[in-house]
Amino acid sequence: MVTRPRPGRPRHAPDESGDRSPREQILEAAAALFVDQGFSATSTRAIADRVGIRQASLYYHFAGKDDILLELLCTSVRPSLDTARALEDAAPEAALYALAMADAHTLATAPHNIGMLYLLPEVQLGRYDMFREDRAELQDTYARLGAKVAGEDPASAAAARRGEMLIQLVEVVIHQRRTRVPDTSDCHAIAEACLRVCGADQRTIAAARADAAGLTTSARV
Amino acid sequence: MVTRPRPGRPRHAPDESGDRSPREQILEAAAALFVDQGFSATSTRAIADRVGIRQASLYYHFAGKDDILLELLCTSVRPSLDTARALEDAAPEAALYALAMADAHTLATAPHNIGMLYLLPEVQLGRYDMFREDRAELQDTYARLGAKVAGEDPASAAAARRGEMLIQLVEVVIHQRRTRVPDTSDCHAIAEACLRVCGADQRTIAAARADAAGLTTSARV
DNA sequence: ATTATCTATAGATCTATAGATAATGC
DNA sequence: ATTATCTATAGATCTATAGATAATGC
Repeated sequence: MVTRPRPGRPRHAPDESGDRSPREQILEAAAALFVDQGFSATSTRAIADRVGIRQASLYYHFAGKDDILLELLCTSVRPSLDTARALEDAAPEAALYALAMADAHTLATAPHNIGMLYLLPEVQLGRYDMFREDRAELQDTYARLGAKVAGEDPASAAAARRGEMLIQLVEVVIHQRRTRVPDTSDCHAIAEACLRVCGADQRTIAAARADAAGLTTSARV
Repeated sequence: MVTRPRPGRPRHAPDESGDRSPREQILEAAAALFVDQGFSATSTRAIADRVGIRQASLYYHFAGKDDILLELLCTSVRPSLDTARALEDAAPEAALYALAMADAHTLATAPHNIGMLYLLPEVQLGRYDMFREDRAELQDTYARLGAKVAGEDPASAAAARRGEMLIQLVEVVIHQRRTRVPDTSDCHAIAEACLRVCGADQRTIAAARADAAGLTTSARV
């Protein structure tokens, strides 16, 4: 843990954080606090204290508290959206299983139960439109995959509703994390539930699970 | 809309609210604001303004802002819990369908999307333990019913997890309400999804739906 | 006398800006 | 010179309490 010399006035407390940039340190601290106290209940002073800098120093890195939240939100949906796009053309059963699995796993293992941020009432503000648009696109992907599995019109109201239900099922891990650490079997149970909601039978589900493993592996490479 | 004479100094703005007690008016106003801005972002002044009284006057009716939230939370789970207890001994498929239906319907039609309150980060505080215990009991009922439908051990980890998933599915109406008004067909779709997650087939679901209608009717009488 | 409000305010925040300062880099 | 911090603070809140006041009820 050598603190290499950097430009700028030194902090009042020495920086113990290895090589993470101040920006990253702020995002990490803010995430932890936003997740367990909420956005409005977290003061810029609390964030700064956790980082080990003075409250005013935050403003050198971010224009305001809401920019911090916006960045946390955006960086957390983006990867899901990329996964979703990559899977869209695979066999729908396997693709849905793989997507649910990947999203559940990400939510389960991300530092600080970051998915809680989606639930903050502040996220409804226009300020966060960009995030909500990305999230809506992810939900549409769930809806399209679900419709293919169920053999229904992807443009129907029923398909849209199923999209809502599928993403909602995946996000159960957010609530699970408040009382325990969700594991791989939780993620499989969720992916399986997603397929069931689309009317898949046990045999189809088993096949989807097997195929999904392949999809995710190749997606990783 | 006759304002009947009441004791106490008159409000600076006349009370237009029919016969609702000041307490009810405060709860209503707070619910609306908590739901769309969150708890910490809602000031006691904002609540008072919406009611049409001075900020300090709130403290005659409630010891503090958190007592208002606590009361909103408790009065909103209690009825679900009563329904759950009443249904526990019925045929599990019909009971689960009826419970999901009833809860979804309540969340869908309650004033001000009150279910949003469950998602507030502040609710994690010890202050709200009573509410969270009631909620946990409701979740357990979902778990027990789900286990019976699935034919599994109600004490297993899988059953507990299914309880989480079922209640999560029902609460999708909270998210739906942010973009549209969920209707009866949404509630049926949710109840159906709950049964599917427990492994029920189409025929079982149709029967449960028919039987659930009877259960709810008799529960109402 | 009791009730339900009001006015006024103390004391504790909280956000964001201005301007100084202590490093490195050239 | 540039960078990243610091100190200090203005101005705007926000919660909760103290004590006054204007009704009704007896």
